[in-house]
Amino acid sequence: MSRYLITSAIPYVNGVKHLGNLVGSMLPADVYARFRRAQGHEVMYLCGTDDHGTPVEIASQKEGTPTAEFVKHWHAFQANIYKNFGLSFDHFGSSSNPQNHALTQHLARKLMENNLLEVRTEEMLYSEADKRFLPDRYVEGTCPHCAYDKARGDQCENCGRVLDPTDLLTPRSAISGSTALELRKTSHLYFKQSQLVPTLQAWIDKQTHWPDMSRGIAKKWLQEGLQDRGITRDIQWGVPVPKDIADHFNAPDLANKVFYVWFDAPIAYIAAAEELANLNGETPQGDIPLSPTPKSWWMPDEPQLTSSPSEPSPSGGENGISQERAAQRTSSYVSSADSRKDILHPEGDGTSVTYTQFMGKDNVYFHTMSFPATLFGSGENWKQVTTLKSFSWLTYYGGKFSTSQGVGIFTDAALRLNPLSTEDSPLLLEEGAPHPLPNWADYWRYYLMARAPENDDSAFTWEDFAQTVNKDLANVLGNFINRTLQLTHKNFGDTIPAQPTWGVAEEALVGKLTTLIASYTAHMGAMEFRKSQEKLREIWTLGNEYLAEQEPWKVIKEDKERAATILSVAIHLIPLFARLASPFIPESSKLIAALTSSEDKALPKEGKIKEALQNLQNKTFTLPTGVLFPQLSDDIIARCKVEFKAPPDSAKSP
RNA sequence: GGCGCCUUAGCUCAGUUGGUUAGAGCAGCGGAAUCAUAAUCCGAAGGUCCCCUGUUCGAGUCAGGGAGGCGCCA
Repeated sequence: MSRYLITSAIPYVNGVKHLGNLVGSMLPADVYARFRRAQGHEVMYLCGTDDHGTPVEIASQKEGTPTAEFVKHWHAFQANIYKNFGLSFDHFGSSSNPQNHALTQHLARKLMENNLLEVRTEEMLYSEADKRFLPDRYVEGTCPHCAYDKARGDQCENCGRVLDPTDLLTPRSAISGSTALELRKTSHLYFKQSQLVPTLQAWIDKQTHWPDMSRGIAKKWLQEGLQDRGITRDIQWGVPVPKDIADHFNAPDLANKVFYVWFDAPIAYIAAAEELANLNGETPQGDIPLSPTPKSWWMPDEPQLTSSPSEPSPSGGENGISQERAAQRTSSYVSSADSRKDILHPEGDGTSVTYTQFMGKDNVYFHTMSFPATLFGSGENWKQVTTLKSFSWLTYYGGKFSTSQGVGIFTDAALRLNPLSTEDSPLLLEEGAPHPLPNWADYWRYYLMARAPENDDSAFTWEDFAQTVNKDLANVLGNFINRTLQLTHKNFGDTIPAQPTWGVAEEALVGKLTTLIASYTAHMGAMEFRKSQEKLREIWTLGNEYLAEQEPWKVIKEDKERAATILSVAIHLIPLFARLASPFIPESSKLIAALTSSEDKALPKEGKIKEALQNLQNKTFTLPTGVLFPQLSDDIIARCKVEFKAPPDSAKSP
């Protein structure tokens, strides 16, 4: 048994996320967490909302809601959506909670003690009317490039260029509209990341098992040289810079500032574990604000600079290039279909932790450079990421999903979509209304994972969605279950028959299953989700293939014992299929497993497949009530395309 | 403008230190079957591997140049 720490990039708390956000981090992380749990490993899967920063402060002020209340509302709203998608967080935290404040301040102090912080004085716009400095988006004005008159201090939405507040022509306060702005000197904390470059370089060099995308981005940053970064901001909403740090630098104005949102956000992963521990009654001990259980995950007793998964050192390989190639070869060998090994932890020792992060590629910098720099810089033995799984973008018919322009599908609307709706009933259910399909979220989970942008951008289309779930879930899996149970019910009642004629065909089936399940497991372990899902489909097809070859509906007419054996074996496949599919379609798997008398939830172990096809004899089964996976009709898809504004010229439908 | 990733069948994607005839699923086509949700199973067909040049006995794979897409940085 191994210990798997898993985090998915924390979504910004402001509003509702779209499907692209879900498939790029939280959903694959959940699939992986469920897989590791099903293997019997110990898992800590953490996520939360990223609560701080200027956008939230502005949005709440515009709405006239206290920022903390605003954040609470959206945190709960998002948490509920993710729960309904079946995301199995061990805890879904909040970066604005006290636990994160304490940890962020603790780490900042450590950086200070290690002489990795410095104060720089810079000139910023100060608003007399608002009595405050105006960072980033608090300033609006005319873009110097395109003359757009509502450009923000961080970026011009019209021409897309990145700006500095002082670049704006005729700047004004976004709060009061006042143009009485002046440049004033103010102090900010800088994190001297550049001093940690050798440490980061040494660490990154060992991470040959990271996916190309993650490693490429990290290497590029190191090559270009890591800039020191300002880690404080002039807003009220955030983790306050503690007075002792302000005093240490003899810069009293620092005490009015907060840490930059990207400094405290990744620390919220750790804080989420602490929140959970506190809910369980644990409290911190010692000078680190961390209770014993989270400490066992985040500060396991192991050196971080040498903790990359051990790979057999390749023969030869004196220079860097050949070593790298050899390592790539090793890793692709291990992830190949033949492999029985799991590179990420061949033999768990029960104490060491494998830490996997999931994120969109835009977040890789923060997870490979700035967050590790914070942890290394503390001088404490914090757990560093073992491997990163980063994702490209899901597109909507090849175009961008856009929150601001409302393009694409938002997570709440996806869940409220009613695929059974007719012309007289609304396509979208009311908020909070129960869904007529208990496993509706699994349609999304299954399809999104089938199209997870693991290498390149991947396109969502309604036609593809319908085609995929109709074929795989409704026809191949759902219909297999139904036809098997119906035929058995008609001939043998509700008892799973015994298997008096178990023979060659069954042994062959066991052989095929064993091979495919090993391949499925290897791909899952390597986080190759599309490939593992392909294997899952092949496994399901084995069921239909077995029936097609054995033809129990014919055999029943002359040899009842043989027909009983065939149908019994086929019924045994049902809970096996459900267990294997459970990381992808957890709710459906529960429903399916409940049809037979199977209680085993763990993934079948290699060498135990035969047993899994025999151990339910003479137990009872029930027929599904209704259709497990109703198909998505052409009509529903046509209505979805209208409702969700699919591009009109994309109508090249199958 | 700099850098990174990407471009393979109608669609979505695999292609593991360069090595026979470039693979899979879906769609389409043909067949089998009729237990089942008209659901399944099998088969054949389908490609100028974005373009050009080079290295090599041999290039989808390596090098250089170009086109297009995405992203990060400036």
